[in-house]
Amino acid sequence: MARKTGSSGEETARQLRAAALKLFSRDGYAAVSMRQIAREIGVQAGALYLYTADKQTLLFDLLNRHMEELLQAWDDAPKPDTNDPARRLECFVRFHIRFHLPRAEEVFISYMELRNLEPDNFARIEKQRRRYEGLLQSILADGKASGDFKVADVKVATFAIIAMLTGMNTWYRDGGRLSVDMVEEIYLDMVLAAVGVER
Amino acid sequence: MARKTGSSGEETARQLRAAALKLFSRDGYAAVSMRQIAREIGVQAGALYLYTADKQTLLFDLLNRHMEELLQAWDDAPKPDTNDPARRLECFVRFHIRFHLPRAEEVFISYMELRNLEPDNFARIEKQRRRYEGLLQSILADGKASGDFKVADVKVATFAIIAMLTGMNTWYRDGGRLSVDMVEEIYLDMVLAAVGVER
DNA sequence: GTCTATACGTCGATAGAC
DNA sequence: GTCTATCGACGTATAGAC
Repeated sequence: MARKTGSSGEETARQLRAAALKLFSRDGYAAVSMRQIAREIGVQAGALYLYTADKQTLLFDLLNRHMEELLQAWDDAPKPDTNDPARRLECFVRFHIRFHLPRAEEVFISYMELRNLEPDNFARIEKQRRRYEGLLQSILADGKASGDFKVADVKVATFAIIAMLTGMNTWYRDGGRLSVDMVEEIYLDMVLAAVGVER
Repeated sequence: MARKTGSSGEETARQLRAAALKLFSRDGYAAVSMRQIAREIGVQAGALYLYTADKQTLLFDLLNRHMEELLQAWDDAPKPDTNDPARRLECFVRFHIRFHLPRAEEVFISYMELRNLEPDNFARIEKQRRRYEGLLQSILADGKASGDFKVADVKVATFAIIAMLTGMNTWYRDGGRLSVDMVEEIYLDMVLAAVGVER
């Protein structure tokens, strides 16, 4: 039976992550105090340490969760039943946009707060990030080998496309001039063109 | 006559900016203390306030200098004596890469520390940034109007190209696999292809 | 599970000696 | 121009009451 009064541990833990995500993304990890986070969820600073070992672990958990969700979502995503590199690239681009666009805060801290991770934590997140980049890199390498893509350098193209796509999050706002679907088509066009696919 | 002993005000001011740039870019504005900066240049914390009103002004000066140098460098850069949009875009891309690649620290803090600027300072930097983006946007708009470029949305294409190019700074290292000239050609190819220019 | 109280360090910035 | 000393506030994290 769930308790009726007070707040359960699981719920408070969830609130803690939500508050940390919001404040870290708005003001930056280093500029946010544990007192602020506690105030945000209506508890005292000391109570936070029931749910996280320390501030650093709180940051790492946010980034680690985000990367694991990303990789898991890709594994679960439907894949085209063809080896055509252009179709596989299209699939990746659409996936990337649809996953990242509704997660502005997570994407933002995953990039901005890397430097505030302690070395061991940093290494673990970097490994996940490289795994994700490797997905795109494989598609580009296959497309280059088959002659479907015109790509001077696969590694640079990988960085360029990821940077281009992730840049969406710096300007896209819900309810703005463009819908998610429109953004998706625009970026897809540019990515395919950039690797030399005629449309 | 220049003084022989001690350090002059101008020289210390220069050292202060250099130390702040180094530490802010490495650890982040909020995580760096005035005492650390002072230690870096071999003075006491109190002495820094002879050269800057406060920590915030120090950050603003770094970003403001960077943006003014960028806009001035563009004004001074040689321009093609043609209205061909593809040639003008090529000129912009080459300029962007050559200006930004050797300024990794300045570029990094100009993006990462925007959120740590107070509202007035933020507005001033944003205005300069929009002026720079406007340069590319004009070229793309002209190229779309003339039919030289295939661009679905000029504003999105502007953001996409800037993001793609600035992404260089996250991976490029001096003495690495690729020279500046090679990077320049690779990115130029991708940008031209992305807007539908045949090469 | 959350509170108050607190230890102990560091912060930005200033005052005043030299 | 730089130093030492210092103010008052705030930081993370823990101890122990309830």
